[in-house]
Amino acid sequence: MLMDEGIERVNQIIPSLPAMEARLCRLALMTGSRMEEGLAAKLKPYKLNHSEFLTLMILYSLPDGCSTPGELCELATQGATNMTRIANTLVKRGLITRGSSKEDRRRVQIRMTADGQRFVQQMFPPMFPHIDGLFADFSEADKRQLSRLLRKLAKNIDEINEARMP
Amino acid sequence: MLMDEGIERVNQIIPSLPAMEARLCRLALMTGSRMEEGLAAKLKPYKLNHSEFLTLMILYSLPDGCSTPGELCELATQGATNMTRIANTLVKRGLITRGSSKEDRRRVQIRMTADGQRFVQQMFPPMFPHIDGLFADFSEADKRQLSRLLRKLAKNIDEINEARMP
DNA sequence: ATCTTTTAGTTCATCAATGAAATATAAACT
DNA sequence: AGTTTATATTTCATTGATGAACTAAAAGAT
Repeated sequence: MLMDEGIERVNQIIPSLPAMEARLCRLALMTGSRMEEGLAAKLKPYKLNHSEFLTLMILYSLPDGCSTPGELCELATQGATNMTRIANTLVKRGLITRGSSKEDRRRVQIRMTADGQRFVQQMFPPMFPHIDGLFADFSEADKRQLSRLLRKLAKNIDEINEARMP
Repeated sequence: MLMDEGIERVNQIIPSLPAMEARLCRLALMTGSRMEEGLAAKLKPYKLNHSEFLTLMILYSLPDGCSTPGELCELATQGATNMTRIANTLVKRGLITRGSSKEDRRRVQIRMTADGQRFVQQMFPPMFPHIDGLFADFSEADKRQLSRLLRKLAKNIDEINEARMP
């Protein structure tokens, strides 16, 4: 792999580099961005991007198919600004509606429309072969291991990132 | 974890969902974007973004500290357009120079300046504790496993992505 | 030798995401 | 009641990345 040679050479100039860990960093970053690319390609025919798709799936997964921008921000780990844009485009496409709550009139009610539900049910299943394909040559043990290690890594990242901005 | 409940609920509505694999996808995507965030935060004080940092490190790792935009695009997996922007900003900061090649006058020679080398040598080592911290509670076996599984996943993604666009 | 095709790099227009500030409503305090 | 504080959302300006169209040089074809 190309990356390894590069890190190897840097390691020769800067021997204090934690080479194994640096490689894992690059690897996780690369894998992440390749996954993003692949997902984007899969979503393109439906004219959705990752955050719009994610928001739609979250809304679909909620028991009543109904939420608020603030809650969706948390669940999809998106900024409020971006959520406004997402909601705008999804409303424009008739997949969700925006209404104002009666109890707390600051709140905005976002709910999935019947069209939205049909849309998710149609566009999601065709992605399954692709999802399966990614792990086709993974044993069950491999999958469990990867899940465990990624969760561990994600936890560490979150702790470090939170330590920085409290 | 929040994600698991969501996938669990979707799985109840759409039982054909490959739940384990979908979870791994989400996990890889999340981990990737958290890594990006963390890296961006680390680079901010140096007013660099990921692609600029990567380009700089690649150039630093090359034996002669010298390359062309085209080669850098490949090594950093960046688009040509973006590489032009990257080179512009790095030239503006005096970290690299752009000159034209004499053999092939289409080609642009990009080379790291002495300032650029000093800059990398100063800004890179302080990132090591952070890099180490990410894997602090990983055993050596964990690291090897994660490396193996991520490479495997990355390979599968590339194969699938290339199959789509030949 | 000229005409066409290919390659390298850039410019321009656009999109997605973000931070800072603005607005609106509700809750808390005095 | 009136002011302050907190919460939810939107607007605006900026950044980073990308695709399409463009320019210049080299390679290949007739």
